[in-house]
Amino acid sequence: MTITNENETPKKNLNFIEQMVENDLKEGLNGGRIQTRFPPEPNGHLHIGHVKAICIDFGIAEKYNGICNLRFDDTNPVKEDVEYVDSIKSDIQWLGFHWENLYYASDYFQQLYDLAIFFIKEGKAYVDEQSAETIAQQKGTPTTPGTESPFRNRPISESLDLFERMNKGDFADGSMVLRAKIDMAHSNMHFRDPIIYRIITTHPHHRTGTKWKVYPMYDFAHGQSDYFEGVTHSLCTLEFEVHRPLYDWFIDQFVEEGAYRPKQREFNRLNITYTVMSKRKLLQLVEEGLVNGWDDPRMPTVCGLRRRGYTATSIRNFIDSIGYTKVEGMIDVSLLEHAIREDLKPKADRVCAIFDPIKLIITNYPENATEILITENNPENEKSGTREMPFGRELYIERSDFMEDAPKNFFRLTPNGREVRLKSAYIVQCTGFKKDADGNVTEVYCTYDPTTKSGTEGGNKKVKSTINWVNIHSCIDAEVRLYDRLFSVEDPLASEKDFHELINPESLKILQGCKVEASLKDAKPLSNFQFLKIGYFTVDEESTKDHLIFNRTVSLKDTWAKKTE
RNA sequence: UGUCUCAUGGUGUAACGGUAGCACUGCAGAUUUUGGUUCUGCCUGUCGAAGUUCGAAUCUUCGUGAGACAACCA
Repeated sequence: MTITNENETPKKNLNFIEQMVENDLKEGLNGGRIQTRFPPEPNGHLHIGHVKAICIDFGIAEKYNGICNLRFDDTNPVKEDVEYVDSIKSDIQWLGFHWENLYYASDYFQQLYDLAIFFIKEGKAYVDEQSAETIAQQKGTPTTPGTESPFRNRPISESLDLFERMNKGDFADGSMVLRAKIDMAHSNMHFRDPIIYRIITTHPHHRTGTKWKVYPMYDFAHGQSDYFEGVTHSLCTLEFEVHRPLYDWFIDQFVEEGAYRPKQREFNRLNITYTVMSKRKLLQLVEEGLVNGWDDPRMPTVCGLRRRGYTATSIRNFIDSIGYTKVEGMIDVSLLEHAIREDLKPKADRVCAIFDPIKLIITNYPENATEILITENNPENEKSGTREMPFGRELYIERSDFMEDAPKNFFRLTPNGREVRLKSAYIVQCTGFKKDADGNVTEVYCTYDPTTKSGTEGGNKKVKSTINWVNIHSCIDAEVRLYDRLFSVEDPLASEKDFHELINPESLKILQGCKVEASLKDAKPLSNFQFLKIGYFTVDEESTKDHLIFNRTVSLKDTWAKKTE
């Protein structure tokens, strides 16, 4: 998207990947063509770690006038499912990215098979009939060399015949594999005759059905697919760094020097405090019912974040702010929270919600009278306009906005008669309160000053605090789900304790009987609001007209709460 | 007793041999019809040791520390 203009000041602060791409461009690599791919395996839902990869894959293509394809890495039918294909596609679109072409590694099964045959004919691959355990044992360790398989030097014709019969279904799963013939003593474990094809007959493939009985392994499929497709820059996370030499080796075997070839480079994966990012752990959370599904708003999945109220923009801004390096670190979740607050600040209308209602009666206000007051939707955004709020003698206010015995620095309602403003309404003074038999305050009484109406000259009077209210007759009930960080420790994976003990017991608190202003009656799912003084909230997907449900996206910063801790 | 990779405030990230900057967090104060926002200020950093150089976060060497790699997963 960037247009290069000689008059423009040179771009600065490129990340190391952009620097590499610009350098490749300058050197005319691959004729100046830029092509990337986002290669998810359809075995789980996308999480925010994937978004980091998506942003660089699609971002590089966009920035350097290239293309980015979506390619499902569907080489293992045992684990994969169409369910995930659909959700991955829609998540990418929701994030605002567009792939040039939609491919599947399974599109290349024939080419990959033919290539395997080529490797066998070249004497660079052989069929091994040993068990998985034996092969693993012979692999050696990172510090000791492996030993060669007795099948390593069998005749090419024999391997060829066996491999073809493997694919006809003549042999059971696990009975034999095709291995590349490289070096069992290599210091890089991945070069110790890696398995490149295995037999899978027990699970039909979600796209090719039972056509194939052998499936390529990642190392043989990924780089070759990149090559078939014309990928120039194959970007992935750091754990694939040790695979890169093998990625290059395979391509060396059938591509001439100097010809086009894809290039793999690795960046740091995303870790965020108080959550986990591995698909295995996320799956465990779902399967054990520790959360309510992949889209539980506590999950770092794209669907979970969306349901939590995170916008695509905020997630992309967050990713943009953390950058790409080779340093494996841990991002403070407050950075993510900052991104959503920043995005919602001008977008989310301010509304009143009372979580723990207590009745406030304005004793000098006429009974049965109703008055329509005007309030701004968002002081941070003039274009957001105003709305009407019905005011009356009986209101609900937040229980915590009244204190019988208040410290000096408590600015809200107290029986001492401090003046307090009701948001967009009048200034009131507490005159008394009522308690039930258990000593709980049930009603608070106050008088109002009719000359202090907001928007009038008398309304300019300064008071120390403004509190929220809803009209007792027009407000509506709502359920509020207060979400917080899923884990109570910064790095759950690093803890010695059992995974289950690390879950934050307060990661979800459900509040019933909350009172929200009537304007929220028709709020649409996934729309964002700021509940004044409380936080940003979104309407849950399960919310209905008769049963409103709001999810807390993130709280507002609260220096008062900090002081009182 | 392997190979590869990495090392800048609490966290993340810049500085590409020439003044260590930015964001987040935290702490103060000002403003505020949100104890929010905004504004101002403050705290805190080049892993260590040699070397090259007029000059090193940057280049070299040696340490130290951290991570990845031994799935018929990707």
